[in-house]
Amino acid sequence: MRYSHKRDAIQEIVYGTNSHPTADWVFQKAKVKIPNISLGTVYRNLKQLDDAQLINTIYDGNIARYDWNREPHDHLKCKICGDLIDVQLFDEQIRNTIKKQYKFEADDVLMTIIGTCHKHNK
Amino acid sequence: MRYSHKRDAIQEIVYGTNSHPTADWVFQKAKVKIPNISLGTVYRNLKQLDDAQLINTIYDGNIARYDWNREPHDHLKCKICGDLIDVQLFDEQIRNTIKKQYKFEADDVLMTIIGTCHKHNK
DNA sequence: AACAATAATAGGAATTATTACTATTTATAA
DNA sequence: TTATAAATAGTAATAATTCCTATTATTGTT
Repeated sequence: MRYSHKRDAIQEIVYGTNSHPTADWVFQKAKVKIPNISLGTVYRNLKQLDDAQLINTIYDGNIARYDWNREPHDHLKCKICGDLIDVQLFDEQIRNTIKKQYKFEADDVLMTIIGTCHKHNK
Repeated sequence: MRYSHKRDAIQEIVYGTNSHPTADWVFQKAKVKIPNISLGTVYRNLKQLDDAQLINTIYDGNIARYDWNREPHDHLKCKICGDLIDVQLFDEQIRNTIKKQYKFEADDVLMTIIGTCHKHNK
């Protein structure tokens, strides 16, 4: 993977937020620094960064979000505001136990809790 | 929700498979019985059946699949053939413990294990 | 059975997220 | 400095899904 100024900027944007941004959000941020960047470039580079294990892709309903956090972790999805919040439900050992619980080669355990986040406490 | 012949057929199709079908798969099956059914009708009715808790919607990457199984359960997603297989990772008690582990009102725990299914054993 | 109210529908247009295509630009190794 | 191939902009294409509207079907009431 050859160096690219734009990929660098895109990586920096994803690393600079905890909001699990969408491709379009990253695109809007990138345009501020690099006005002529195109959405295709953002998608292509996000995919390359994911392939290179520099970021993770998570699917939120039917849209892709990107996460700088490559540690095994889970997400709370708030059904009211849609926010995704990082949570650590299991330690690595429990995660491995789950992987071994079935007769298949398991690579990853994805967990999301659907609920209501603290912002909506009345 | 008023009775509809087509909704009935759509529900029957989802109830008749373990393959977690997509809207388009349901549409193709429905057309055999009801040649003039439209894709919009399939989407609308799948949504209504979900709202009425008669089926569940699960998001597989960025496409929606439908599941007749309303018991709390988890999925193995095979990274080779894409199959989704029902698995029971937790009993209700463990599920409730997870729900209580964080300071939010949790409604549901979604878990998917990414791996390789038995069909690809060499 | 006929009627009225309105939910459900077909068919197609519109939208959204994403990928593909191609001529041009850019990084980098020789 | 130049040759190469990767990266890019800009746009077209695709895929999944939702929206729109005139028509049809269900159902409660006569």
